[in-house]
Amino acid sequence: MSIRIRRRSPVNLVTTEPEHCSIELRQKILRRLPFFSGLDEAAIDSLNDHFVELSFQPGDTIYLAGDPAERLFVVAEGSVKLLQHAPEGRDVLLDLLTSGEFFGSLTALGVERYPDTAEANSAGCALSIRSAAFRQILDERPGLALRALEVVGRKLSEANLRVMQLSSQDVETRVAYTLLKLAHKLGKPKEDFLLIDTPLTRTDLAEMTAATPETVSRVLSQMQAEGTITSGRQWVGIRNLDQLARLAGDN
Amino acid sequence: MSIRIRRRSPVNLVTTEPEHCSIELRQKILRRLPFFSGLDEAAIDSLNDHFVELSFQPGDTIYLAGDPAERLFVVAEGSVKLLQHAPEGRDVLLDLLTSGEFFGSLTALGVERYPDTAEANSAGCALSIRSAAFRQILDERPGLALRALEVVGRKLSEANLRVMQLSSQDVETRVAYTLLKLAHKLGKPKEDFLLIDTPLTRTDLAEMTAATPETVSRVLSQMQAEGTITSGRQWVGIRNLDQLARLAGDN
DNA sequence: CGAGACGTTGAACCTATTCAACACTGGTGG
DNA sequence: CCACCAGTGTTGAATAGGTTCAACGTCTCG
Repeated sequence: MSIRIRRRSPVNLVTTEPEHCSIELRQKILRRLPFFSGLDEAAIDSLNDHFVELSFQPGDTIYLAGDPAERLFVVAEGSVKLLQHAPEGRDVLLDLLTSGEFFGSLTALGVERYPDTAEANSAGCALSIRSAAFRQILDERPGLALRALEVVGRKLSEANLRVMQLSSQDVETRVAYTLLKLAHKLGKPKEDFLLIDTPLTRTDLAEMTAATPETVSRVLSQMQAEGTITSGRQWVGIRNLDQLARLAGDN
Repeated sequence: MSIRIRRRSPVNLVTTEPEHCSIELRQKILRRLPFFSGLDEAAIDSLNDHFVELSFQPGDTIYLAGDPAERLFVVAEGSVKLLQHAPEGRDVLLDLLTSGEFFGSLTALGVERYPDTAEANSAGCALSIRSAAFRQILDERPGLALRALEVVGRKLSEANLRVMQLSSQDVETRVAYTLLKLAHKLGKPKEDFLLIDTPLTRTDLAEMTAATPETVSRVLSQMQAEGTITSGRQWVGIRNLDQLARLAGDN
């Protein structure tokens, strides 16, 4: 009955070349961060000196939950999974980070160990700075500490929203909401749909929505049949954003 | 079969008298906050001038989700529920705050509206300060902003842990963990058990663990039969902390 | 004492999981 | 270049954990 279309993945899975994290990119990333907006060129340059770069391939572990929280990272290129290991078996995917987002010891400035694990989801690179050096920079520039507080505060609100969703909404609603958020963050317009431009398996979606890959598959099949989305191996595209928002309950 | 014991509630439900939030208490609270430790008397006094007090009775709404985030609060006496309204029906209890804990616009310094609702859980009082005034204090004292960052970072870790639990642990484990946390925070030694010293209904526990009051009741009955806890109307006492920790999976 | 909130327990039901079989995709090596 | 195979995705059927609905018991306060 269903017609097979789009056999080739529209997501670019080609390995990013090492020179992607060039000096130019580094400065562009730092300057573009809302975090550092308002700083002059000289300040950015001096900040830049504190950062070192790190290239990664899909599946690489950047750090493990429980490791000493020695560094703070900013995604420059590609995407990074932030996950929490469940005592028994299945992992939980807390967040999928893209260019410009912080991870590592920002949320853990007072803590000595990372509370979660960071793993590369695609090829790419990140900039990183020692926790102590970042802390010193925050100490010197009170404005930056307030910005950091806002960033972490927003993450906290998101986490609380997610607790609410897990407590009271069904899988379809949670999957729809997750797709909506991802589309907003990683959406790339294609001919006739909005592609979520990162490798994304059913298992990834399951770990983000507290479901099983099988249930996610069923939900996506349903959405595809209704014309809300289109999907394939490791990718999802949105055909009808309004309908998706409706399924997500508009929160 | 089961013998009825302890018919009278061991939790003190008597209304706190208004004079509880006296000047002396206010200064004691502010000085005791890890947040302000290291500040001298004069600094505390000047801080004190910015705070106003607010007495509340059980069930009072302190602010509603969606209200303009104009103030930041510190619990002085009693306990405060932080909750999130689910679109359909049932609320989610995000946190139960006690003396010394912040709520209000700390997590929302960059946001103009409260993301959650605060409601008094017992009689008591809180100190509050205007968001703008607090922001200015943080601007003047970089050290305080870092402390605030640590506080919010810890809340974020807790929220992420909760997401993990909701994703992969059963109700009994979540209830056990919640009781353990509450016992740690509000535990008051009685003759032969550790009382969680705040009014706590089955519905409260249900809203904290993403379950129904009926299921919580069944779980507690089970724990009581095993001798792990003892409980009554609006209260729970821990008889065997080690066993409870085992049920909670030790996280 | 009576009313209403809180708590308990049972039984039917339902959503999502689990287990299982099978299909498709894309990369690897013979 | 093609065959193979591991990873990924789909679908069905049985199962289980928790919810829902309902009835009843119990405590507290006015």
